Amino acid sequence: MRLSRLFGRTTRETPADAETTSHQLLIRAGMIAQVGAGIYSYLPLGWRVLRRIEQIIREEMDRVGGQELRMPTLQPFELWEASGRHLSFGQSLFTVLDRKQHRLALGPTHEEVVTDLARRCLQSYRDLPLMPYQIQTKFRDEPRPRGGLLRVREFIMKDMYSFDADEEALNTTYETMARAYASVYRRLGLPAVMVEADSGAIGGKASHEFMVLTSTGEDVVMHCASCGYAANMEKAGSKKDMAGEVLAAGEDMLPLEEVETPGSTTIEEVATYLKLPRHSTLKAVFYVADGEFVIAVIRGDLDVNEVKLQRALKCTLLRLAESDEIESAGIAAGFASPIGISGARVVADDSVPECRNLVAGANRTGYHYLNSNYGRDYVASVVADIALAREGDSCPTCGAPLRADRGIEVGHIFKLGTSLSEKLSAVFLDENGTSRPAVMGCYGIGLGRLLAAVIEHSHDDKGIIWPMALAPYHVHICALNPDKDGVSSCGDRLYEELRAAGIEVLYDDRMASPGVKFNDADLIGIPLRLTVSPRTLASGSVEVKQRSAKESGLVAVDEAVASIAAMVRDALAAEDSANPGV
RNA sequence: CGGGGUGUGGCGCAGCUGGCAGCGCGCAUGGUUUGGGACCAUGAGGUCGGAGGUUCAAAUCCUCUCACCCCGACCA
Repeated sequence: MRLSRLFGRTTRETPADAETTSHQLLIRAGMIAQVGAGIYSYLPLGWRVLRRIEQIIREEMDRVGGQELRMPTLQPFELWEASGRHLSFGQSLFTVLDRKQHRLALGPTHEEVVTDLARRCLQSYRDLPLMPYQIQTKFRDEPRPRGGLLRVREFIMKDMYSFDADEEALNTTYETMARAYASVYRRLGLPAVMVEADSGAIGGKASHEFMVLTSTGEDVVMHCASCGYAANMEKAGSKKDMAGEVLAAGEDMLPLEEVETPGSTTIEEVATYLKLPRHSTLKAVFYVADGEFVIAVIRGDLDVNEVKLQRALKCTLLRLAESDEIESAGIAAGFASPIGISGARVVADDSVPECRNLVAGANRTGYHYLNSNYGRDYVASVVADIALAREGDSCPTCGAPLRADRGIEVGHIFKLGTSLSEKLSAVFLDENGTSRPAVMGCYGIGLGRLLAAVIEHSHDDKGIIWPMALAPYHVHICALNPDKDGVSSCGDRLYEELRAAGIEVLYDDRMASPGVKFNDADLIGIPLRLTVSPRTLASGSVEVKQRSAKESGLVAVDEAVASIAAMVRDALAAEDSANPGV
């Protein structure tokens, strides 16, 4: 491609709207253009990179037995009602009305459609496992698109679905897919880590995310350097012992005693006023879960993880209660506890029952109880881990301190089980002739986000640094002073011969100063740069420079094509055999 | 949805105590240049996000509204 003809141009100035590095570089390099909030066009350079990513993913999916197909974006809303997920997706589901006022969803994901498809195609255990997948545009009405391609409302996703005969077979498929994902990230040069995750609106039994750790990430990963435990903060567990402190568990229960605590409405104030550590208090937080008032209690030094709480409650919608709702439940905000409160569901963190003699609200303004005890003074309908893990907490598996880092979610895989296949009757006959629902899994990768993550991970102050496997072109030729001394003719010849040798070339044939060309080359980030100028031609050579290297070298013009072709091959081979990133 | 911010030529911005719509980059033409974002000359390009209002006069003041960005809530 001649740069003089390329659609899309580079800019010197960083666009005002772009904050994250990948967003700035994608715009400045002329790879994408914004159309609206969370809506982007891919320009030719960006689209070429995206297609390379797509092809790598396709190869890895095919390698493990995936079968590419294509499902529609328009999905009958009834399918979503059948699965019940129109509720959990809520407003994130884009819907449209057709001319008959019939409601259709713009697919945010395709579990419903693919399960409906399996219902028609799947008959026997001999058909299993099935691993259909597609690479297709998805629509999600995100509350807040952000970070350029990091979170958008229309995006291209590879979504694979697996149908297996039983749990064990699903586990095997799941592990196969995890390895396939690892291969994808390795080939993209991305160091992704696999972490335990909450399965969110997709639902299901288990799920893992693949994270690229970087400060621009939206998610927080809790991980343990000692044993390798890693989980999304939404999911992460931690040991709730207090380092160096002896918990009150095991002590005798002392009698409940009301004490005056004027103006002490927060855990901090109560603990200070009573000269007790925060973990000797009981924290109560109020929620409304699917319309029902809920009291969540947790040890005072811990915070409630709402994702865990939502799972514990098995509810679809969870929000903090408004102050009037708290009042009408008969609760004195700041002095609250489940003690003596009836008509509200109570959820207790698993830290609570094992504690003794905690300070709890007396449900009377200005007063707290000493020596509250779970079981004697109140009980919960659910006891579960609903605590937010924090940096420095003890690892749930080995006890070493956990670290917290931000990460970009570049893939998410789920064990769905049979709930969806049961709802949509995706069943098969097993060896005994018994009808059974298929055991499902699903596996998603967002391509645009992957592209952004690669840039976040691989750039410098000049621009993008693509791996050879992803670069929009393999080689970038800069012809300096193209009107002088045969520069053009040499540049043209190299351009033609390299292309004839199967090398993809971006050829800067513009009439522009050397600085402009070099800066654009660095910005666009093609891994090999070939400079032709009167200076190099004086010695019968051209200059070769790697984008990732500081120094450059000279190659004789006659040997340039063979030399460059070898460098491209070597780079591709080296990237392909690089160490696994996961 | 809560909080903060921004909308003026393709991009980045100034103008905002009302009085001719500007600067830099980019773009076009001509000329001089050329190894890390050259220079000179000439030129094209703007319903100042939109609607309403105040005023002799509105980019500027007032009201409403829309869009976009950031933080949070939210989010396979």
